[in-house]
Amino acid sequence: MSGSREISPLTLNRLSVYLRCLRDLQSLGVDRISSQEMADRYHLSSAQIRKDLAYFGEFGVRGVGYDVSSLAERLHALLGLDVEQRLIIVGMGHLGRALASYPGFNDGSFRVVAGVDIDPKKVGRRMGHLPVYHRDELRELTERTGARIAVIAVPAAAAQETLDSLVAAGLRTILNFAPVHLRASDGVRLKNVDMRIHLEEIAFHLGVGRDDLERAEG
Amino acid sequence: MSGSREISPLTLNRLSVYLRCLRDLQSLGVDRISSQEMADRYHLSSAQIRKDLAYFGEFGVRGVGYDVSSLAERLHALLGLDVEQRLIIVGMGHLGRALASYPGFNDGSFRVVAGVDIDPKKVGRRMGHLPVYHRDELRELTERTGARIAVIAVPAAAAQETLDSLVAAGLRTILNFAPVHLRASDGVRLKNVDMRIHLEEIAFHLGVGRDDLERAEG
DNA sequence: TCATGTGAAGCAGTTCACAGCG
DNA sequence: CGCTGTGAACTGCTTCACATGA
Repeated sequence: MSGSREISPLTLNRLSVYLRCLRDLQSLGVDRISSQEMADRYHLSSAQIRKDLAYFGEFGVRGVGYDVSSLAERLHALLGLDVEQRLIIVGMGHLGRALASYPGFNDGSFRVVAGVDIDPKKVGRRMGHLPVYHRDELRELTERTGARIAVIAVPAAAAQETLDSLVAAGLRTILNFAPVHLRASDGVRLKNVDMRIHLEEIAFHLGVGRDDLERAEG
Repeated sequence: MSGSREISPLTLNRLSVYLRCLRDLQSLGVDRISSQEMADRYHLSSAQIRKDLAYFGEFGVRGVGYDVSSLAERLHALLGLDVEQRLIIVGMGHLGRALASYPGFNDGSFRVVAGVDIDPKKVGRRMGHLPVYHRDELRELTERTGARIAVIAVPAAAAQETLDSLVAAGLRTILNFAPVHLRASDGVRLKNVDMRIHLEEIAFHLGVGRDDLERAEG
């Protein structure tokens, strides 16, 4: 069993969380930790930590716990973070520029190597150290930089044609921040990031208990 | 049973999705639809649509389906979207400005009414029609505008003190876009939005199958 | 008849509790 | 002894399949 069973996105995201906790522990100088103490510190579940980790191999030592640094390195590699992935961001408005300088997008595992836009006032310039190219240069840019991930940060109306250009340029792993739900064709891994839904989720509770909603069940 | 059982975030998010589908159907001129056809069009599950909707009351007509407009209005009200919620965005960098002009944050149900920063070059000005105030004015600003939701869009290092100021100013519903996991005190509804985790999730699959990872189980 | 609304079944993800090992 | 790794129990979400009712 070479770890080939399908891994759930929930587990995957928890592994990312564990890695961040371990990095924090490293910065605090902690070099050994039990699942219980980790759960207490970061409000997680100790049983779940053990199950998640054990799924990929025996990382811990019975009676002792986990070695912080070596577990961090294992997770780092497991998540594919030991190979730097280069990103291209399409759309150099505020959102594109925010993502271009977002720490998590430029940290050794990921690096934004180019911006793309169609506005002649932006193309050919540098925006916060990031060179900006025209969308027509995407294929050449992808090949030259070795980027394998693209981020869509254009207005909703331009998102579909942007996706088409990206796929045509050979990019197959795409994160869409435009406020429209795009559908991926076969062989393309696309994730739609919807920032509005977070707002609806927290705002919902502001309205719970309003009298005029109680009739909804009638 | 006045809809007072706890509703899961998953169901809540699906209701948002249904509402968008219905809005799309309205724009297409469709005025009646079955759960089956809706599932086919938008790649959802018909049984789940019926279950989710039936949980809040009998919205449909047996043998016929759902009335698009009236269902849309019901969901709109159920999600609390019929009362406009005013937002304050703290941090007027690219991210803050991107969110200030994000369509989903300014659409009749939500409206960004003010920006907040501590940079004297930004305070007192308008950035894309949005007036910018100093953090010290938060309490007065909150009371005057009636805003009940705040969005944190400051650098990670400033996020905790920003959260403290917001709570001190009486804001209890907060969306955090800073790349750090904040913990809410009692009575504060806080949601951390982590953009990096989406990147890790799609990038993980680029690394699956790499030879040097196969040993992880050993 | 046709599509909803809904118990029952099925499945996935989480927690429990302890055997096993350092 | 202490803590991991793990089967078993449990919880909650999704899907099935059909009785119900327009």
